[in-house]
Amino acid sequence: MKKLLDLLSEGFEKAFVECGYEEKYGKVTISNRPDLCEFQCNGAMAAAKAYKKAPFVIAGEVVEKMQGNDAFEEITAVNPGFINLKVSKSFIASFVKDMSLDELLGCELNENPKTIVVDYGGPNVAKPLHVGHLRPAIIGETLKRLYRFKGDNVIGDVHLGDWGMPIGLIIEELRTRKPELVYFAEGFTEDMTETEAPFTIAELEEIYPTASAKSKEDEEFRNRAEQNTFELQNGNVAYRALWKHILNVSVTDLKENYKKLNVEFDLWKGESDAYEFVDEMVEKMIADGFAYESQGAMVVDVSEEGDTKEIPPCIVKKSNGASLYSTTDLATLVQRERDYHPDEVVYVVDKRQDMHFTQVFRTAKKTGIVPESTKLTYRGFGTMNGKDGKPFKTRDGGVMRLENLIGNICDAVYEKIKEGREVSDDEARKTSQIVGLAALKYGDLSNQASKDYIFDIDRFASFEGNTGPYILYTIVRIKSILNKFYDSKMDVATQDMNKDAGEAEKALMLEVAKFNAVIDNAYEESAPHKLCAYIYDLSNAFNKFYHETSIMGEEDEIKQSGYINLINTVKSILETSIYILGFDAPEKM
RNA sequence: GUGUCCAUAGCUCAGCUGGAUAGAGCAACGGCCUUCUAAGCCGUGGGUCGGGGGUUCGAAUCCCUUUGGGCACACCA
Repeated sequence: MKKLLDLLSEGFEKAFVECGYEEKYGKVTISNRPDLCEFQCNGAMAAAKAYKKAPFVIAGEVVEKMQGNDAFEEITAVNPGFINLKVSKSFIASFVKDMSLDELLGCELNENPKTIVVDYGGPNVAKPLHVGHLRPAIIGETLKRLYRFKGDNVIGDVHLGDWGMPIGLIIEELRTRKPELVYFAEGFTEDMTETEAPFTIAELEEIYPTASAKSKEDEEFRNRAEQNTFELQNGNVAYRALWKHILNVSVTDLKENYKKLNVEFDLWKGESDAYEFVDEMVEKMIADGFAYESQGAMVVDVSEEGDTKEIPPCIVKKSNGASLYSTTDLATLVQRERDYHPDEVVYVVDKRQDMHFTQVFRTAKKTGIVPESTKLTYRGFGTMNGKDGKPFKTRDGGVMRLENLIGNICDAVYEKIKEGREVSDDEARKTSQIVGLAALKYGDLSNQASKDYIFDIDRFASFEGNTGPYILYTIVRIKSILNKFYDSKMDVATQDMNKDAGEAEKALMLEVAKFNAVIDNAYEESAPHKLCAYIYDLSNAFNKFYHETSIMGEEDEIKQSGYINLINTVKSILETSIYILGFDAPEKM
């Protein structure tokens, strides 16, 4: 479906042309003076400059031509040359009706769907998820859903950190604790990958920090761990078996935790999956003359004409011959190119890694790992800070586990539910899980992703204003009315919207009508916060309408069904939107 | 030091492809529940858009400059 603003612009563009001006001046925009009008066209002032004519005169000519256009109920030229507009009720009613009957609520799928790999998450195995994993998960999931909603073929990849030093450390710590394990016996060759792991996730989560601490003090321990890592990567069967166990135990746990966040990955690939591509990739870089030795390391120059600052070369092999961050990211691109030929790869990663991705992207393009046409996008997000403006920490200064954070916000929501409503503990607990997650996610997504933001649990739990719970509350209200309505009346006689809408009703229709434009804008800019801002406005418009209108009490059945059709559409939009944002609404709250 | 991002109400944030009187929410204060969930609605107060220049009929928005912050700057990820 066409967007409302485009439809409204069409008439004006024609009128501008008929008056002898360029079409582009006919652009209609949403009014920034809602007290004066609903929409406006400012083209006369821009045209005045180009045609050296008084803006008010141009506006007058265009308004003259527009008389009788039934999309508008008011078209007025105003000094110095604004054209103020109000759409006619029948026009907006029929537009909203068309939307309501459309499967995608007026949105259109991309004509040429893209294949997009979204790389988000990036947890390490053997380590629990912590607050630092929250933003990539939430933002990445939303972008994935948004792209998919527009028809793209989207592949979400968790991209595990599963191949580095941590594994070597864990193996070494295991050897210390459980030397009797068969994996440490001389000449171990059996394939143990299908057997049960010799540790639990709880143990694993404790083993890693211990080993990590040891490695800082005990050089021999560290050396052995490094050796383990080397052997693991070079085919030691026993270590491979242990690694596989670590991976299985971790991934099972990670999946559970991401599920709690309503985050689902299509791929559970990790750095280890890229490893097989590394040698060939680097050799080719050398053969093609891109990679060369510098200070013992293998590097690729990536500085370009026009850089405001010299970009250091991208290191593809450390001086000891080992791989590092850039290596696996590049090798992963090799794998993605082979498997998916993506049109775009989107990285949802902390914005501090800007430099790293600049280097990786340039290297990938320069060395031909991906074709020039492949879009490599880095969506760096800002830090989640505490109320003091510094990176979010637990009260004692530690890193907070993600499940604790979720637990805290759900508890806060639970308290709020209990004090405001008479509900059973059980039901309140269930509702608080749904609402808490919404509070958490909406709180994050309603901020511009690229900026830092302050995470304030009290604010999110307070339920007021521009928050997830407010959106959910609106949905619950609508559901409640609809349930009552469908209980009493079996079917809705008409699919029409009211053509003689009241003020609040028309305002709500105008808000509803923005949906497809908002989705496209959020999509183009990968900006979930714009979708949040919109559903907040829509909820406001609904609540105002709700307050002023007795829907169930309406005796005129045609009118009532108009109301029902309208709020049904509002509900669909809100539900579609929160689906994209990655949370759900309860039945009651 | 170099680069980069940011600075808008007491607090948290929108607005930034230039348009009329800069918007929300929270907090403060005042109204509205015999009527579909008051977790709501309506209203009041609150601002030299960090400072200074410039471009323009018109700047929070574009350009320059300055101040104050965050972050990054070759073998961690």
